[in-house]
Amino acid sequence: MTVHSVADKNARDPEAPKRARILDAAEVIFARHGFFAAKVSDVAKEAGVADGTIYLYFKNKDDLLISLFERRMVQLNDGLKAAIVGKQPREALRAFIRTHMQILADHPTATEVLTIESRSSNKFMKEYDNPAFVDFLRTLGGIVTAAQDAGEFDDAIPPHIAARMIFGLLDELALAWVLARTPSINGGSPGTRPKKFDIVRAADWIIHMVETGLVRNASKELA
Amino acid sequence: MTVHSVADKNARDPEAPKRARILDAAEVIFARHGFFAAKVSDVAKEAGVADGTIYLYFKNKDDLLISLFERRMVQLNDGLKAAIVGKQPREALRAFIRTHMQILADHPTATEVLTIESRSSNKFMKEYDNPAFVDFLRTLGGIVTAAQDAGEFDDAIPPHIAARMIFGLLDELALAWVLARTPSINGGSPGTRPKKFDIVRAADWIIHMVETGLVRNASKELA
Amino acid sequence: MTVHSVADKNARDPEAPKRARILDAAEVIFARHGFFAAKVSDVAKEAGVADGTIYLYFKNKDDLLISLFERRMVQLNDGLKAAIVGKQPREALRAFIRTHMQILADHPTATEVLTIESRSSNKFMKEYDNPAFVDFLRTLGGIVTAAQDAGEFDDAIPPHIAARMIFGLLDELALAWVLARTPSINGGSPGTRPKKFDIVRAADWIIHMVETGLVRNASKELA
Amino acid sequence: MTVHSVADKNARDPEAPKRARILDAAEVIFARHGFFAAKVSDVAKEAGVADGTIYLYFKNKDDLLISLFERRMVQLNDGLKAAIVGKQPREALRAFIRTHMQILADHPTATEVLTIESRSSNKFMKEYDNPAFVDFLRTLGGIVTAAQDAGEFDDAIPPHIAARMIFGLLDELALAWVLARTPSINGGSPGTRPKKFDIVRAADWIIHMVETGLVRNASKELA
DNA sequence: GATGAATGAGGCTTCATTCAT
DNA sequence: GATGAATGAAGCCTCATTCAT
Repeated sequence: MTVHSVADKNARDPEAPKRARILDAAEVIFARHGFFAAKVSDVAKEAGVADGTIYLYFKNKDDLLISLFERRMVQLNDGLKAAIVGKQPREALRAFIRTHMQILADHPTATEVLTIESRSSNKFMKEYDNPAFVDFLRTLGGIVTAAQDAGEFDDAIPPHIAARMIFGLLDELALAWVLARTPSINGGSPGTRPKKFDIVRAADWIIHMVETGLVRNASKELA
Repeated sequence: MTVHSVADKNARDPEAPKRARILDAAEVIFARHGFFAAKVSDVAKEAGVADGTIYLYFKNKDDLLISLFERRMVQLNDGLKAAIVGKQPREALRAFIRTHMQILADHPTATEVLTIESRSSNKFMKEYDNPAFVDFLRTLGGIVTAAQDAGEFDDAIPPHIAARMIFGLLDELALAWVLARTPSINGGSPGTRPKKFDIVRAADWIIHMVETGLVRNASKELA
Repeated sequence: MTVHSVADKNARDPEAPKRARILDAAEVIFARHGFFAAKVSDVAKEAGVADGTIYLYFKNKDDLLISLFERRMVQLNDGLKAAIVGKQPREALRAFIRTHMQILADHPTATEVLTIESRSSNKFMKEYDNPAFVDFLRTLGGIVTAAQDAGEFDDAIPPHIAARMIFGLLDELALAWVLARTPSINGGSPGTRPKKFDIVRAADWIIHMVETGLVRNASKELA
Repeated sequence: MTVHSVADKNARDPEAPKRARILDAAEVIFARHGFFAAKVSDVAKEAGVADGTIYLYFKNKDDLLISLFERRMVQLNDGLKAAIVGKQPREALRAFIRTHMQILADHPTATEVLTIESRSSNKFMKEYDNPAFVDFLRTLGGIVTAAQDAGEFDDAIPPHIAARMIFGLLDELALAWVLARTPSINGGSPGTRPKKFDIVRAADWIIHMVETGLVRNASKELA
């Protein structure tokens, strides 16, 4: 289920193609300081290249962030599509959710950047209209549509809304997970931090919510 | 249901207490440009005060953002608590969700800042540990707990996780709404923008998701 | 020998005339932070008056420093003139030096400001041409002239130069004394600080230097 | 006797190493306006570099001043040590004083900064404990000690105090010289300015004071 | 392609000073 | 006279980006 990722280990590997090494470095640095506080020169240092080299591969600092999103979203979409291929809607949705969480769990640094920085950047990402995210939502919406068409899901909620809701669930729990495991900048006081929760169990909670909601009912008892 | 808000109209009213006027102005400016791109001097101009005046009421630019969150979250919490008081869990949850969306709908500018900027700031808000957000989650979790205790909700999902999930639903649809209605900085191309959806109907979709999930089942038919 | 000074105790005494209280406060604050780093509002706080009140008594921040110099120099000159009146040149010079050091010893805070801040301010004090300092040098030069005229001092060094030299000796040892006793801003490490020396003994060293220099000679033995 | 100084001519020479050029520029600007009134951007302009370039070589504005002191003090110490090497104490002291004044005379701009700004900066230089000044005093104190040990100087004054006194003499006359020749900021009124005096003659006056003091005595006649 | 020294625009913040009360 | 909230000019410094080597 794990998505293989050499990229994560590129940051210090002088053999790795420069572009990938820079993106890996950016991920680490952006996760550490946040996009706005991060310095391009720190990314360069982490990547083991000169400051100027970054501009041979990326238009500017923003492009670094966008490219980073793009790369991870494509990876994510690929992983998700592979996970659902050939499955029935209901099972596909479960696989989608579990795989999503698993991929995040496998890439904590990437998740931190994706989760934390995505929104303020969304603003400008909306302008470029983020095709990878659109693809993500389309895939998810497709599953819902298929399930509705198959009569497995009721059609009270439009598929594209349902897709966004599911994304909201995935995203929020991912955020909670990221914040729970982040050592924080200044060491943080472990006592005040929310207890870690297993992001894989979180997938099952999401599945539960998505499938049957919170209300106890007779049919659930029978299931 | 609407929460009355003089605050939103303070920005240009010289009678309004300075602090509130500055916060209102900051909301507008941060919504317009994003926190990082926004200039303190623009906030001052919008508030109709001198640059230095801002520093009589706020420690620095960050404090402006934090204070702004705090104020809105307190308002939100107050509105939500008032909405659920005396209600049974199930009805309380519905009221919570509808009121939440209604309050956001009444304060689009605030919602924009809250929704978009909250995360990157969360990073440092986590350090101050955002008591208002904790309060929000506690209230919501309390409803879920009560519903579980009353046997109305099953207990497959821990209440604090359920609370976060519901927040994820609310937050994501709010984000979608905000992005759909945002005129964007550079005019934007209306064609590429997702069609507006009614945030109040969104509340009902969320209620549907939260209560019964997506799966069609017999008991739902009877309800 | 001690110069009586109510002024030193004015800073917190609400009965003391405002102007004096402000000057006392300025002395304390300027000594603590240095003139440039000191804030007018801190002076006001120390003096127990409002910021604006300072501008009722002083033209601006510079005027505060200049007035403070002026007051202390007048005091000093008064003390010195009283100490030498009626004395023969040789004895007058001794009294001048001892009294000078004694007055400084009695007003450590004032000495700190006078000694440390005088120069960078000299620059602008030169423009107003600092009559009190001119008076100081004239008095001192007068003693030397008298001594030369009386044949007690040789005339190898012009009196006004000799006066400046003596001032240099007084000033430098005062500076050494001030720095040795200053607890420094950040507590300082006592170990690294030069050992305190008695500023009154310093007066005798200066007298020795001024009268006979450093070279051992026969006539000194006889003295 | 003159200490050769290319540095003084660096300010506009694009070939000169940047760091030296910046220091030269800082010297000029600080001498012109005083440290606090001087603007970093003026230093940059004078040095013919961009504002930001200064921060490639210096931590901040303070570091500029400290580095400037350090460089000049090291130069001065080097010149002084070269001047006294191999000399008997008495002659060494004369060489020390004459060389000191000669070096100052050769670097009027540096002297202006050193003399005027040293004190208010001393405050923070004391914290870093100014090793170059300590070195200066040690060299001077060493001469006095040697002279005392040789029986040429009496030992009424501790060598380290004597050293400070001599510095006081040198410093005060240097200050008088600087102020006399300063064109002042706003043109100044030549009439009120003390008549120029030759700083080299001043050295001899200092020697006279240091060796035999002011008092006329028999042995002096014989010398 | 790679470098990294140099650039310079621009913003946060401070604080002396004012003036309506 | 006294106040102190408000002002707003001004400067230090950062850091994304460039370009000569």
